[in-house]
Amino acid sequence: MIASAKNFATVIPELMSLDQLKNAAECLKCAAHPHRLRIIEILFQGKFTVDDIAGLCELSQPATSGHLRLMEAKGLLKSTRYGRTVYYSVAEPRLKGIIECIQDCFPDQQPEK
Amino acid sequence: MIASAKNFATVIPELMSLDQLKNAAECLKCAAHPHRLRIIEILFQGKFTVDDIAGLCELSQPATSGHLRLMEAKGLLKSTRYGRTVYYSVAEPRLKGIIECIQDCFPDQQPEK
DNA sequence: TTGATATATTATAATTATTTGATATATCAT
DNA sequence: ATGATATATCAAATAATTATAATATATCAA
Repeated sequence: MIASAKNFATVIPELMSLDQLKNAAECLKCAAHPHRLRIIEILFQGKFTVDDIAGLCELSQPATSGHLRLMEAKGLLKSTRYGRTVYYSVAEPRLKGIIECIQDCFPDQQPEK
Repeated sequence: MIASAKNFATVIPELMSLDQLKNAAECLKCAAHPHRLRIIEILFQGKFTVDDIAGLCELSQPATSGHLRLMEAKGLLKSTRYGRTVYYSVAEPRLKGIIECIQDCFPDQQPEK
Protein backbone atom coordinates (compact mmCIF):
# COMPACT_ATOMS: atom_id res chain seq x y z
CA MET A 1 0.00 0.00 0.00
CA ILE A 2 2.30 2.74 1.17
CA ALA A 3 5.10 0.28 1.57
CA SER A 4 7.86 2.47 0.26
CA ALA A 5 7.17 5.36 2.62
CA LYS A 6 10.36 6.17 4.44
CA ASN A 7 9.07 9.07 6.41
CA PHE A 8 5.69 8.46 7.98
CA ALA A 9 5.09 12.16 8.51
CA THR A 10 4.82 12.71 4.80
CA VAL A 11 2.13 10.08 4.55
CA ILE A 12 0.26 10.30 7.82
CA PRO A 13 0.07 13.80 9.21
CA GLU A 14 -0.39 14.82 12.81
CA LEU A 15 1.68 12.11 14.39
CA MET A 16 3.57 12.85 17.57
CA SER A 17 7.35 12.67 17.59
CA LEU A 18 9.01 9.60 19.02
CA ASP A 19 10.25 11.69 21.93
CA GLN A 20 6.76 12.85 22.73
CA LEU A 21 5.53 9.29 22.45
CA LYS A 22 8.24 8.11 24.84
CA ASN A 23 7.22 10.66 27.42
CA ALA A 24 3.57 9.90 26.94
CA ALA A 25 4.16 6.16 27.19
CA GLU A 26 6.14 6.62 30.38
CA CYS A 27 3.33 8.59 31.99
CA LEU A 28 0.65 6.24 30.79
CA LYS A 29 2.60 3.25 32.00
CA CYS A 30 3.00 4.91 35.34
CA ALA A 31 -0.77 5.20 35.63
CA ALA A 32 -1.32 1.72 34.21
CA HIS A 33 -1.21 -0.17 37.47
CA PRO A 34 -4.25 -1.31 39.44
CA HIS A 35 -3.23 0.22 42.74
CA ARG A 36 -2.02 3.40 41.16
CA LEU A 37 -5.26 3.74 39.24
CA ARG A 38 -7.13 3.38 42.50
CA ILE A 39 -4.92 5.99 44.12
CA ILE A 40 -5.62 8.37 41.25
CA GLU A 41 -9.34 7.71 41.59
CA ILE A 42 -9.15 8.49 45.28
CA LEU A 43 -7.11 11.63 44.79
CA PHE A 44 -9.69 12.99 42.40
CA GLN A 45 -11.88 13.24 45.48
CA GLY A 46 -9.42 15.48 47.31
CA LYS A 47 -6.09 15.60 49.11
CA PHE A 48 -5.14 12.63 51.26
CA THR A 49 -2.22 11.60 53.42
CA VAL A 50 -0.04 8.59 52.71
CA ASP A 51 -1.56 6.74 55.63
CA ASP A 52 -5.10 7.49 54.50
CA ILE A 53 -4.35 6.20 51.06
CA ALA A 54 -2.63 3.12 52.45
CA GLY A 55 -5.72 2.44 54.55
CA LEU A 56 -8.15 3.07 51.75
CA CYS A 57 -6.21 0.89 49.33
CA GLU A 58 -5.32 -1.76 51.90
CA LEU A 59 -1.67 -1.43 51.01
CA SER A 60 1.40 -1.31 53.21
CA GLN A 61 2.80 2.10 54.03
CA PRO A 62 6.04 1.58 52.09
CA ALA A 63 4.21 0.28 49.05
CA THR A 64 1.86 3.23 49.14
CA SER A 65 4.67 5.70 49.55
CA GLY A 66 6.46 4.09 46.64
CA HIS A 67 3.51 4.40 44.31
CA LEU A 68 2.89 7.98 45.34
CA ARG A 69 6.45 9.04 44.86
CA LEU A 70 6.69 7.34 41.51
CA MET A 71 3.61 9.18 40.28
CA GLU A 72 4.91 12.41 41.70
CA ALA A 73 8.21 11.91 39.91
CA LYS A 74 6.35 11.52 36.62
CA GLY A 75 4.34 14.66 37.26
CA LEU A 76 1.03 12.91 37.79
CA LEU A 77 0.75 13.88 41.45
CA LYS A 78 2.04 16.58 43.72
CA SER A 79 2.53 16.73 47.48
CA THR A 80 2.70 19.22 50.31
CA ARG A 81 3.99 18.52 53.76
CA TYR A 82 2.41 19.86 56.95
CA GLY A 83 4.59 18.90 59.85
CA ARG A 84 5.11 15.20 59.57
CA THR A 85 2.20 14.43 57.35
CA VAL A 86 2.29 14.70 53.61
CA TYR A 87 -0.76 15.35 51.50
CA TYR A 88 -0.82 14.09 47.96
CA SER A 89 -3.11 15.37 45.23
CA VAL A 90 -3.49 15.20 41.48
CA ALA A 91 -1.09 17.42 39.55
CA GLU A 92 -2.19 16.46 36.06
CA PRO A 93 -5.89 17.24 35.69
CA ARG A 94 -5.97 15.59 32.28
CA LEU A 95 -5.70 12.26 34.05
CA LYS A 96 -9.42 12.77 34.60
CA GLY A 97 -10.03 12.00 30.95
CA ILE A 98 -8.10 8.76 31.21
CA ILE A 99 -9.91 7.72 34.36
CA GLU A 100 -13.27 8.48 32.82
CA CYS A 101 -12.28 6.63 29.71
CA ILE A 102 -11.42 3.47 31.58
CA GLN A 103 -14.46 3.76 33.84
CA ASP A 104 -16.40 3.86 30.62
CA CYS A 105 -14.44 1.03 29.09
CA PHE A 106 -14.76 -1.25 32.07
CA PRO A 107 -18.23 -0.77 33.42
CA ASP A 108 -19.05 -2.92 36.45
CA GLN A 109 -18.44 -6.55 35.63
CA GLN A 110 -17.08 -7.26 32.20
CA PRO A 111 -16.07 -10.91 31.57
CA GLU A 112 -12.86 -10.03 29.60
CA LYS A 113 -10.54 -12.87 28.54
CA MET B 1 -8.10 11.49 58.67
CA ILE B 2 -10.05 8.43 57.60
CA ALA B 3 -7.33 6.20 58.86
CA SER B 4 -9.59 3.54 60.33
CA ALA B 5 -11.57 3.00 57.16
CA LYS B 6 -11.51 -0.70 56.40
CA ASN B 7 -13.68 -0.53 53.34
CA PHE B 8 -12.85 2.29 50.98
CA ALA B 9 -16.18 1.99 49.21
CA THR B 10 -17.99 3.22 52.31
CA VAL B 11 -15.81 6.30 52.41
CA ILE B 12 -15.09 7.08 48.79
CA PRO B 13 -17.91 6.24 46.45
CA GLU B 14 -17.68 5.40 42.76
CA LEU B 15 -14.43 3.51 42.86
CA MET B 16 -13.91 0.69 40.43
CA SER B 17 -13.42 -2.84 41.75
CA LEU B 18 -9.91 -4.23 41.90
CA ASP B 19 -10.78 -6.64 39.10
CA GLN B 20 -11.90 -3.81 36.88
CA LEU B 21 -8.77 -1.89 37.74
CA LYS B 22 -6.63 -4.89 36.85
CA ASN B 23 -8.27 -5.16 33.46
CA ALA B 24 -8.04 -1.45 32.89
CA ALA B 25 -4.39 -1.36 33.94
CA GLU B 26 -3.58 -4.22 31.59
CA CYS B 27 -5.16 -2.42 28.64
CA LEU B 28 -3.58 0.90 29.50
CA LYS B 29 -0.20 -0.73 29.93
CA CYS B 30 -0.63 -2.36 26.57
CA ALA B 31 -1.14 1.05 24.97
CA ALA B 32 1.63 2.61 27.07
CA HIS B 33 4.50 1.94 24.72
CA PRO B 34 5.95 4.45 22.27
CA HIS B 35 5.71 2.25 19.20
CA ARG B 36 2.29 0.97 20.11
CA LEU B 37 1.04 4.50 20.64
CA ARG B 38 2.31 5.38 17.19
CA ILE B 39 0.58 2.34 15.72
CA ILE B 40 -2.67 3.38 17.38
CA GLU B 41 -2.26 6.90 16.02
CA ILE B 42 -1.74 5.50 12.54
CA LEU B 43 -4.66 3.13 12.76
CA PHE B 44 -6.97 5.99 13.67
CA GLN B 45 -6.35 7.11 10.08
CA GLY B 46 -7.62 3.82 8.62
CA LYS B 47 -6.82 0.16 8.11
CA PHE B 48 -3.23 -0.80 7.33
CA THR B 49 -1.29 -3.96 6.68
CA VAL B 50 1.47 -5.24 8.91
CA ASP B 51 4.06 -4.31 6.33
CA ASP B 52 2.68 -0.81 5.91
CA ILE B 53 2.78 -0.26 9.64
CA ALA B 54 6.27 -1.69 9.89
CA GLY B 55 7.36 0.73 7.16
CA LEU B 56 5.62 3.71 8.66
CA CYS B 57 7.02 3.00 12.11
CA GLU B 58 10.43 1.93 10.86
CA LEU B 59 10.16 -1.31 12.80
CA SER B 60 11.03 -4.86 11.81
CA GLN B 61 8.24 -7.05 10.56
CA PRO B 62 8.33 -9.44 13.54
CA ALA B 63 8.39 -6.58 16.02
CA THR B 64 5.45 -4.95 14.31
CA SER B 65 3.51 -8.18 14.18
CA GLY B 66 4.19 -8.73 17.86
CA HIS B 67 2.88 -5.31 18.88
CA LEU B 68 -0.18 -5.70 16.69
CA ARG B 69 -1.04 -9.11 18.02
CA LEU B 70 -0.56 -8.03 21.59
CA MET B 71 -2.96 -5.15 21.13
CA GLU B 72 -5.41 -7.38 19.34
CA ALA B 73 -5.26 -9.88 22.20
CA LYS B 74 -6.15 -7.10 24.64
CA GLY B 75 -9.06 -5.99 22.50
CA LEU B 76 -7.50 -2.71 21.41
CA LEU B 77 -7.21 -3.70 17.75
CA LYS B 78 -8.87 -6.09 15.36
CA SER B 79 -7.71 -7.66 12.11
CA THR B 80 -9.05 -9.14 8.92
CA ARG B 81 -7.15 -11.20 6.46
CA TYR B 82 -7.46 -10.91 2.68
CA GLY B 83 -5.41 -13.64 1.12
CA ARG B 84 -1.98 -13.33 2.61
CA THR B 85 -2.24 -9.78 3.82
CA VAL B 86 -3.75 -8.83 7.15
CA TYR B 87 -5.34 -5.47 7.80
CA TYR B 88 -5.36 -4.15 11.32
CA SER B 89 -7.68 -1.46 12.63
CA VAL B 90 -8.80 0.02 15.92
CA ALA B 91 -11.30 -2.09 17.82
CA GLU B 92 -11.67 0.13 20.86
CA PRO B 93 -12.85 3.56 19.75
CA ARG B 94 -12.45 4.93 23.24
CA LEU B 95 -8.70 4.80 22.70
CA LYS B 96 -9.31 8.03 20.83
CA GLY B 97 -9.86 9.79 24.14
CA ILE B 98 -6.55 8.54 25.46
CA ILE B 99 -4.69 9.53 22.32
CA GLU B 100 -6.23 13.00 22.37
CA CYS B 101 -5.41 13.29 26.03
CA ILE B 102 -1.74 12.57 25.51
CA GLN B 103 -1.56 14.70 22.40
CA ASP B 104 -2.89 17.44 24.63
CA CYS B 105 -0.56 16.55 27.46
CA PHE B 106 2.57 16.44 25.35
CA PRO B 107 2.27 19.21 22.85
CA ASP B 108 5.20 19.53 20.47
CA GLN B 109 8.37 19.96 22.49
CA GLN B 110 7.91 19.86 26.25
CA PRO B 111 11.14 19.69 28.29
CA GLU B 112 9.68 17.20 30.84
CA LYS B 113 11.88 15.85 33.65
C1' DT C 1 6.18 -27.97 -7.31
C1' DT C 2 9.05 -23.76 -6.80
C1' DG C 3 10.05 -19.32 -5.45
C1' DA C 4 8.47 -15.16 -3.62
C1' DT C 5 5.66 -12.56 -0.44
C1' DA C 6 3.08 -11.53 4.00
C1' DT C 7 2.64 -12.61 8.49
C1' DA C 8 3.45 -15.16 12.82
C1' DT C 9 6.04 -17.74 16.26
C1' DT C 10 9.83 -19.00 19.08
C1' DA C 11 13.93 -18.63 21.87
C1' DT C 12 17.03 -15.93 24.12
C1' DA C 13 19.17 -12.22 26.41
C1' DA C 14 18.76 -7.80 28.45
C1' DT C 15 16.22 -4.71 30.86
C1' DT C 16 12.81 -3.02 33.77
C1' DA C 17 9.02 -3.45 37.20
C1' DT C 18 6.99 -5.35 41.33
C1' DT C 19 6.80 -6.98 46.00
C1' DT C 20 8.25 -7.42 50.59
C1' DG C 21 10.47 -6.64 54.73
C1' DA C 22 13.73 -4.19 57.28
C1' DT C 23 15.30 0.10 58.38
C1' DA C 24 15.98 5.09 58.17
C1' DT C 25 14.60 9.94 58.69
C1' DA C 26 11.99 13.57 60.40
C1' DT C 27 8.56 15.64 63.28
C1' DC C 28 5.89 16.04 67.28
C1' DA C 29 4.53 15.57 72.28
C1' DT C 30 6.06 14.81 76.77
C1' DA D 1 16.29 13.24 75.39
C1' DT D 2 12.49 9.68 74.73
C1' DG D 3 8.88 7.49 72.55
C1' DA D 4 5.48 7.65 69.15
C1' DT D 5 3.94 8.83 64.63
C1' DA D 6 4.30 9.75 59.51
C1' DT D 7 6.81 9.06 55.67
C1' DA D 8 10.72 7.50 52.84
C1' DT D 9 14.49 4.53 51.42
C1' DC D 10 16.92 0.32 50.53
C1' DA D 11 17.94 -4.42 49.33
C1' DA D 12 16.84 -8.70 47.48
C1' DA D 13 13.91 -11.88 45.21
C1' DT D 14 10.77 -12.55 41.70
C1' DA D 15 8.29 -11.61 37.69
C1' DA D 16 7.18 -9.23 33.48
C1' DT D 17 8.61 -6.63 29.30
C1' DT D 18 11.37 -5.68 25.53
C1' DA D 19 14.31 -6.42 21.61
C1' DT D 20 16.40 -9.34 18.32
C1' DA D 21 17.37 -12.93 15.34
C1' DA D 22 16.14 -17.13 13.44
C1' DT D 23 12.66 -19.71 11.67
C1' DA D 24 8.02 -21.16 10.60
C1' DT D 25 3.50 -20.93 8.26
C1' DA D 26 0.48 -19.70 4.74
C1' DT D 27 -0.77 -17.77 0.38
C1' DC D 28 0.02 -16.55 -4.19
C1' DA D 29 1.99 -16.70 -9.02
C1' DA D 30 4.19 -19.16 -12.47
